[in-house]
Amino acid sequence: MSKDKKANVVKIADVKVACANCSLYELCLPLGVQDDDLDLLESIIARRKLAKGQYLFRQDKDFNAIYAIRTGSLKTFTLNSDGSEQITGFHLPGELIGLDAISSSRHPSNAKALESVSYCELPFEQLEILSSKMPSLQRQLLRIMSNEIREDTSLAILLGNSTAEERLASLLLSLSQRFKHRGYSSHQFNLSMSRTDIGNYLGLAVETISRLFTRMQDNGILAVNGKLINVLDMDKLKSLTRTCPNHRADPHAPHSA
Amino acid sequence: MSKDKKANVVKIADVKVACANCSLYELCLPLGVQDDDLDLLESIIARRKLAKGQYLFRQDKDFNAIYAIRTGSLKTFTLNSDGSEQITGFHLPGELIGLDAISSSRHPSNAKALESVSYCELPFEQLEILSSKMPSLQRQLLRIMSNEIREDTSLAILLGNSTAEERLASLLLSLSQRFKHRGYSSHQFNLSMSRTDIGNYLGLAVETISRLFTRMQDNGILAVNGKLINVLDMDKLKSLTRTCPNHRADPHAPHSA
DNA sequence: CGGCTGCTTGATTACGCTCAAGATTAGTGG
DNA sequence: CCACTAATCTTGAGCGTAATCAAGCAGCCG
Repeated sequence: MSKDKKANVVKIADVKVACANCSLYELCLPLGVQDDDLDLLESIIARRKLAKGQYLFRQDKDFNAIYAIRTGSLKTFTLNSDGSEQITGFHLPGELIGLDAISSSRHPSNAKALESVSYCELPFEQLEILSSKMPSLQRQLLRIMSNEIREDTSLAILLGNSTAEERLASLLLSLSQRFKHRGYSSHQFNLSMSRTDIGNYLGLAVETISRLFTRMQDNGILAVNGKLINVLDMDKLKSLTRTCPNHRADPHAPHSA
Repeated sequence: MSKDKKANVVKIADVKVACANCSLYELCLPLGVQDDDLDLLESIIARRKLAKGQYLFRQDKDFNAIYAIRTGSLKTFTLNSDGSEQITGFHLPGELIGLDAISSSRHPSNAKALESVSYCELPFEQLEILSSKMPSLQRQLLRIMSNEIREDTSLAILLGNSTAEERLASLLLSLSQRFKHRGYSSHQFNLSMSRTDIGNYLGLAVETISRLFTRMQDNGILAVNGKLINVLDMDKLKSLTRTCPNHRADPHAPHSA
């Protein structure tokens, strides 16, 4: 059915990684790590690239590293017994993926590039050793994992208790806010995933997604043009999500305050 | 609406905690920690108790510690803007709760005892310090958090894509297996939570839960007597959860003869 | 005993799935 | 560049699952 393209990972020439200069520093793992330690951390990081459709890792394969996305986006999904996909997340720059594999030392899911992707690879064994030596790194790793627990719980609440419209509104709002945090427009953005992917992720039929986009457009909330989304009335969009407290409401809040 | 009982935490006389002798050792945080280090770990642990209905922690309150359940069970839940509960989990002995609070240093949820509970309190700051000194502790903490991410993701899949019957069957099977791991019967157990709680957690109406129990009893899968559940046909119960693939394929009766 | 909370059962309604077909876009090669 | 195919997206019609509304029953405690 689906072609098994080799995950033809390209290693970029060993350029200095320069977390310190990375625009995603605030969202990423090194946050809070001091200069000297940052050099040490960077020494274990490898920068790589994926083309659209390639896999970052595959289900049931050995877990060796976690990954920080630099550019592009991916979807993670599991395979059902009948071979169909079940999408578990969409992932944007600055986000860490592969954390769910630590407990079993195998990846419970697949990660596939929705477009061209560049990422940082962080070998986990070395990361563990480093984090015992760097309290700030250890703390940030725990924070990120804790945050993911919170988000996954919120997603479960959303999928368990919301209508189709609330689910899609929540996803759009989540994407909007995540784009904003990354310095992009929160009002206009491109969906890198298909309608089918969205429906799969939200537990809805493709037809429902399509009808919802039409309805939201008719209601003056969105202007939809294929994958390009314009949020015309952000307040109205937010009001559609109100039933549900905090699905990624504050994606990367947890900097101390 | 709900009584605001004071979380009247009782501190037990400072008995030796003795993780090494605890029947839950295999499930709990100290797993893998060596003798000498275990003493150190135990030195920061406090053992406490809750009566039914009391809170272990409350939403929006400062996060200071994570908690390991020794006996009894709790539910965790968030409060919606209208004051209604949204249950996010049921928790059994050996499980760690409070991990979702690390990222923001505040508890995003409430934890309330469903029956008498005894638990271990692990002050987080001290735990962090200890875990930099004990690789096995650090590793186990990461493993437990990673596992929780995996489980929360699974829950989201379940709630997004399953029928009412599949959801309840999955919960019952989960409880059954968790009881088994703890040395209790997997075939006969008491539900410590109400039907309302179950429905709330699974995103279903109370009436649906009630009807499902009746149906599963009629089908010879369960014997239900109030809160006491007897699993008469474990295979049939499992088969109700297998139907996981994307969408219902068979429009006609999922009843087995 | 009355009042309260939790559980069960019935009747009706609606949201979103399924099936079906058409429209639009994307990808490929002559 | 256009022709052709495949994939994705949109729209419509009918129906099933589970929610809602409503009532009755059981258990618990003052």
